[in-house]
Amino acid sequence: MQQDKIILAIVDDHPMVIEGLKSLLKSETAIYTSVSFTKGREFISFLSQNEVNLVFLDISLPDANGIELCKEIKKISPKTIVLGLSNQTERSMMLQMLQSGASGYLLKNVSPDELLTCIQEALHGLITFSREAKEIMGRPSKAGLNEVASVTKREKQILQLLAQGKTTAAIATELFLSPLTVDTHRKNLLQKFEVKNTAELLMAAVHQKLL
Amino acid sequence: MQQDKIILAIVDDHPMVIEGLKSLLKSETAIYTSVSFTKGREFISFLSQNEVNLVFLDISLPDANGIELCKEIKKISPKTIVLGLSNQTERSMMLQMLQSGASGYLLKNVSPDELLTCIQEALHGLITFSREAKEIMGRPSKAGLNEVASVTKREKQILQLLAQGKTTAAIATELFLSPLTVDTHRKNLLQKFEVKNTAELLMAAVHQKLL
DNA sequence: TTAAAAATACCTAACTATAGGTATAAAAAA
DNA sequence: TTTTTTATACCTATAGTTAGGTATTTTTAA
Repeated sequence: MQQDKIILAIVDDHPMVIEGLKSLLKSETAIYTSVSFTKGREFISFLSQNEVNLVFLDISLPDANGIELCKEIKKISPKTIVLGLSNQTERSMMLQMLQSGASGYLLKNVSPDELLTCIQEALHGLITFSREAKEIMGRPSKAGLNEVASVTKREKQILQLLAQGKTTAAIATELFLSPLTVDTHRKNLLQKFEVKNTAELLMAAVHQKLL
Repeated sequence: MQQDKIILAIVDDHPMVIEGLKSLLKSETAIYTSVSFTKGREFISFLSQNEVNLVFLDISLPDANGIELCKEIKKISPKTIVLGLSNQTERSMMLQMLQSGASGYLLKNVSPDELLTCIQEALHGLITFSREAKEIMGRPSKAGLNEVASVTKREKQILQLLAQGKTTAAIATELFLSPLTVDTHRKNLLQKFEVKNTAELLMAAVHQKLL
């Protein structure tokens, strides 16, 4: 193995992705040399006996959890730079990767230029993201930050009954309440979620995983 | 262009996937020649002026709906064989593709061998799937069986606007329709889903992954 | 090229929800 | 123990939805 070259590893269960990455790296073959793995475990055992400068880690492997794998990699070889690689556009997933020691995150729609830039940045000790990942990280995400409208026990109950298509009157009967009270709760829910009607309210509740 | 070669097109917004596929096809470069597109529209305009034997179509493109694109392709050039290509493991999605004229479906974790086999099968007029896609198609799936209320294009559109809390009047304005027409669509939706009101309707739609 | 499905539009009347309030008792927190 | 939040209940109007229909045109599929 040529000691002067930078060693990149690719861990992904999709041969197509592996080939794609390698192909995108072909122009820089003088600088980088690459190895690839379709199983997390295979990479781990390779890593314990070989040096790897940077690894592209697919976070959704069939045989292992990306987050755990990332932690393991950093434990075995803290010098190895990990870049998350996935189609998952969930901000929370990206954050979890970073928390587990990753130096960046690439979405699989990364362009060839971006890819090379990201590798450079990462190797220089910088945090790096592909364009779209940057955008996602940029928005603090309504679901994540802005404090899930806190719903009281009663309100949650009413939400559930609304989701079953029940009317104010039906809900009142079911909960032994005055219809007027149910109405008040509904009004409060609409205000809390800043929505105009029940339809929008339920969708908001779904997005906040309350239903 | 060499008339004797089989022309394969790749439509995918991920350059990495395009490169990966091309790379996997490299061994058969004597038989196949390939062109690639990152936008659905680009491929459509190419197709209207060139012959294409087979196209790998990513069903989740940012600029177009895979199902619609597939239909359009078969309309312009019925001889062109369409193979769905995606990470989506939803049986219903695969069925929709087949219904729209596709001859098969490959998941992106397809192995090099499978890929070549699938291309051969497809070119010989057979329906074909990658290994995992086959497995998914094999299980009739609980969600799939219990009759997913088939929703028309217009109805889906209206569902989406309802989910945004829009009223009949607002929807009518937005879609340049009579409010009475929107009302009819809403009534049909309520019937199809066998629900009492919009709240229940939206929840049903969510559970069927229409929203 | 038919037949079926989808999209369009209309009517009436009853029902339900929403917007604007106010107010008080009971739990929970501070 | 006081303050805040939650849960309860009410009033007046207006806005919007739903239940019963019928019917024509335009697309799509057989």
